[in-house]
Amino acid sequence: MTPLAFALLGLIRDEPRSGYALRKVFETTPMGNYSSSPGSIYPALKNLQTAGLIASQSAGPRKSVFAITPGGLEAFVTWLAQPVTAKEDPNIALLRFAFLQDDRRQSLDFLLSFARCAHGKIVALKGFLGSEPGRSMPLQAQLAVQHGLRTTEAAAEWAADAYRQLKEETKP
Amino acid sequence: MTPLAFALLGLIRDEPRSGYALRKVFETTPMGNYSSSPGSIYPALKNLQTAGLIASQSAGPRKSVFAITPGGLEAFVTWLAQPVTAKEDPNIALLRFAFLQDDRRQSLDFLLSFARCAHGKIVALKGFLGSEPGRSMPLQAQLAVQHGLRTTEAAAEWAADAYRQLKEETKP
DNA sequence: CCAACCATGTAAGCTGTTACATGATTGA
DNA sequence: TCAATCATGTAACAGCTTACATGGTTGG
Repeated sequence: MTPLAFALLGLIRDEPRSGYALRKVFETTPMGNYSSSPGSIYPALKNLQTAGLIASQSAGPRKSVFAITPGGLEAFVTWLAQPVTAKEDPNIALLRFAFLQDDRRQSLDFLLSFARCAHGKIVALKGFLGSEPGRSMPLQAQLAVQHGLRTTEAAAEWAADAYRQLKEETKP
Repeated sequence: MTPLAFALLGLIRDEPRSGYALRKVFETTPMGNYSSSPGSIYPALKNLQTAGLIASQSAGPRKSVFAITPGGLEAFVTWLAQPVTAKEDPNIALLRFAFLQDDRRQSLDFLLSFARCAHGKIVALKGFLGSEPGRSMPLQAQLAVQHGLRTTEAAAEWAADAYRQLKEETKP
């Protein structure tokens, strides 16, 4: 199961969709980091179908709409519950977060773990910049590391803000 | 030529290195987003060698060190001069920037383009959040887009700061 | 009527991942 | 001496990209 497969599964969980509709999502929304080319979407959908995670209902002459199956839903919620780790691409973790809708507890836990990973990365980058190999790099290389530092700091701040926002959500 | 191939080429340009030394760079520095597994490094090095962009000098019994060739240097500087575009993965653009050492003019141009792309992305994300599809998303999905917004804003600020820093560099 | 878009698929090729495999050297 | 690290490679497999291919529908 690739990230693309889970992205498709999540979109189909939200509502049944055709392959073309899924491609449009990747073309017109910030989920655009994912493929959208027919050569990636249709084979991925076929895999999901073969694995029994989605089922196609034909809707019209040459159209078919996919819906998630009970097994697919189970696989999806298991994936959603996956812990955030430092090794994982943050964008994939974020993909999980975007699909976490009902469970507020899980969302809050996610944000805490996400922030912890971000802080770990910040420490590592600062450590590298202060160390001998870091100090002796050309300025541009140091600035590139600074970029990673700044964006990771922004990610940590985002997590903290999102945590507050989610916590307050239903209070007043 | 994949990003990995250019990363290898750049590291070898800076100083001749063995395959193992290159792997260590990916394992121990913030360049860790790239492979480091033997199954990716050694085939990539072989490709570069076949293309005549690097040449191996045997150094010891079962060691070999790679150095960049004139053709390799030409290919590399051509790649370095590639303009920053919105479609490109910013991390790949950043990889180019990290290897831009001598040319201060090119570095400043890069940062301007980079900032322009970031601002474009910011506008797009804000537009999406304000639009109907954006407003009707679940809160977590909106927050995920906010993450992209915050980190992109941080990237834009970084570019502006780096520009100033590079400009001042040799002034006082 | 023609262009643009809807809608789905296949095939070649390249890359990277994982796992396996080998053997030398160094330090405890 | 034994483990860790140095050092290099191969092979199977899965995935994505690009390009090709087809045909229906809608709007100007």
